[in-house]
Amino acid sequence: MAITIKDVAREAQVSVASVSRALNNSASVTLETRQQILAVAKRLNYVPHAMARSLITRRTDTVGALLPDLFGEFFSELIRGIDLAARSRGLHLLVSSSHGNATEAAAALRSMQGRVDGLLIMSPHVDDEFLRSYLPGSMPAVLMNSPATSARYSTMNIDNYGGAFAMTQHLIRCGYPKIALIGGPDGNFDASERLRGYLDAVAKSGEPIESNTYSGDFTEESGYYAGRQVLATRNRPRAIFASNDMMAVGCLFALNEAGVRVPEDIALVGFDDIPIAPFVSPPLTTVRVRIANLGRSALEELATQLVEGDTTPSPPQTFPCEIVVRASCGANAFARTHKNVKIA
Amino acid sequence: MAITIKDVAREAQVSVASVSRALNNSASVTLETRQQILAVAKRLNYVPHAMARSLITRRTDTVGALLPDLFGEFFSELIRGIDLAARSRGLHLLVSSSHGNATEAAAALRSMQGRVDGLLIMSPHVDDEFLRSYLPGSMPAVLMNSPATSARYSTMNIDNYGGAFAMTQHLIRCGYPKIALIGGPDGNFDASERLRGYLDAVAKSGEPIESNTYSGDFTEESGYYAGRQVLATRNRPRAIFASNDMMAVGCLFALNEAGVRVPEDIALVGFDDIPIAPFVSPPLTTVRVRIANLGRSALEELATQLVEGDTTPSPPQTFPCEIVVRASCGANAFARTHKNVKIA
DNA sequence: ATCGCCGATGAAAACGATTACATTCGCGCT
DNA sequence: AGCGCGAATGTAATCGTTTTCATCGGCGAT
Repeated sequence: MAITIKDVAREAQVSVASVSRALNNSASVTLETRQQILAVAKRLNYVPHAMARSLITRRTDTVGALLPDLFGEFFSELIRGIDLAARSRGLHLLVSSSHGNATEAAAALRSMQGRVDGLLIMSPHVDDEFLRSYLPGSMPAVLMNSPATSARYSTMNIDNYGGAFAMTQHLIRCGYPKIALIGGPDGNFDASERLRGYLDAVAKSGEPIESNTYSGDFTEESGYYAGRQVLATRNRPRAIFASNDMMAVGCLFALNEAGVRVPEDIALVGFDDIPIAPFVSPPLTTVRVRIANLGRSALEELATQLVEGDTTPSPPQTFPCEIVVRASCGANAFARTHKNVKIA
Repeated sequence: MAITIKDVAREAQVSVASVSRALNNSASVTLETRQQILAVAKRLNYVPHAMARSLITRRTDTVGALLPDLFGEFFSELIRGIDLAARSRGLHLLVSSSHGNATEAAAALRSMQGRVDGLLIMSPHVDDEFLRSYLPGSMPAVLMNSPATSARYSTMNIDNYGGAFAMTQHLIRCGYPKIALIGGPDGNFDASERLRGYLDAVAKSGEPIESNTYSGDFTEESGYYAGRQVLATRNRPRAIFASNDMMAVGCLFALNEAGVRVPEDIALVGFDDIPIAPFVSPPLTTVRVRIANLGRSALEELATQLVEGDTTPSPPQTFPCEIVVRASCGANAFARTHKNVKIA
């Protein structure tokens, strides 16, 4: 049986109250007795029972992360950001990921009840309605990259719109008169924002840019097929903007296969800056997202709400993306003369 | 204030004991009263207070995962496997990752005390000595991919040795007379096992295979430099086995740069089957590791120990790897005629 | 009719901490 | 000397469950 506060109290010949006070250095305890108590606690290797403590303090010092079924690098980076920030705040991290639909997410939410002080939520299945019905009003939460716009919760989004806008602008400045976009899955928030950024950039360019879109679903395979479709068109675009890197890679495959040179014949860019982006050939120009930052900031916002007990959310925040220019857009030389553009 | 069991009891006009019994369908409760209670609980949207419950039951229904600073795909896959298995067992997952050294790991271990029923531990910094001093004897744990061999805990390892052995054998069968290895970081368990597999395969081949090793640290950059070193040697090897894919990619870079053709001039293979492996050119022959499986199995082993209350570990288990033959080893045709080899 | 048994239910202890409140004690002031 | 005050410490209530033990009531057997 583990040792309890009583054991420490007995051994130190004081009351449990004093032990508690000494350990939480609250209220007044003589320096002498405090040291005595700490010594005993250390000697006995006493660790306070977390559950018993949270029963009375009504705090668990734990935050929950509710995540969808994420892939690869994105997931790791997000968790890494959250985890590091949580640890530095003395918070624990309860993870529930891989939720494919709203029902699963709701179940996870429910089972986290009472185990966490607050929640970080990222889920395409979570909208205002969902939150209202499944999340108790008293539970602080921060939404990441969410379509929900509830005024009750802080939201932190990746600036998909801005990133896509900037990248499209970059392609336009490079002088490509016809630019195609390979879209993401229907109903995906990231995908629709990127599409919006692309369309706006084209519309606002003031130049007669031709645009058209091909459908994809963020998989490398769909990028491959989209690439073949592009090649099959009579009047080929001069540049292709794949709305994520995996599709860009698939598309690159299709272009290579057909003997089309990148960027000489067709320029190609992606979005995400996945780890392989620098290693495909030609190295892929893409949009970098600081995912770990998103996770860290979201946690910190939540932590702030927790300590202040103030759940009024700060205004929605968006995380800027940066354009990483490599060879695939055929514009290295050009980029050097422009700001807000990073050359890798 | 949240609803407690007392509220339900009052509303249903029974004692709290009956409510508890009805909800845990333990002991004997009339069908009638049980239904009555369940109805009330549902109506009030009652969720039992997890902390209060675990205070008395001495179970948290939570397992902790102690992980090192992992990168990309590996981390995600591992967590995915663990998470899914945990959810299907009704267990929660408390994650603490990104530990760079033993001190951090020890702190994390300590802070998890009392919040988890058991632990999944993967950490290069954790050895027998560490476990003995920081892990209470009563805490069930499963070690993943660990150098520790404590008889007290189950261990599950990736068969790095077997994978490297098989891959080396594959290269030998392809007829390459001189095969170089790019090693991983010093003291890294995976790296040393892979090295061992390579050396054994060469030694046991019965053929006069020339071997030599170059040093690396699992980063793409180190692969690049190793590649240049290889090229600088007088008597170049005919094949290079990079002990992970990132280094293989870096090495490929160096080879391309020098105009050396892969696999015609030098064959190149890696280890891990990271997501880009199929997309570099030529597509990389490598060793696939089923990481999610490792996570799932580890969790299930732990869960079994938890429900059975029996902490005697099952024998160490190793997770087989499979060779994925793509173009970079120059042996597609050959591989088709051999079993235990997967063609992608 | 009485007894004993058993199934259903309730009362209360227990889990291990925090904390409001009570107590004690020393000390300075009148 | 006695009084009051404040600092240090102790006592006990409390958090929300589970679970042991006691109670109650009905029913079959003698």
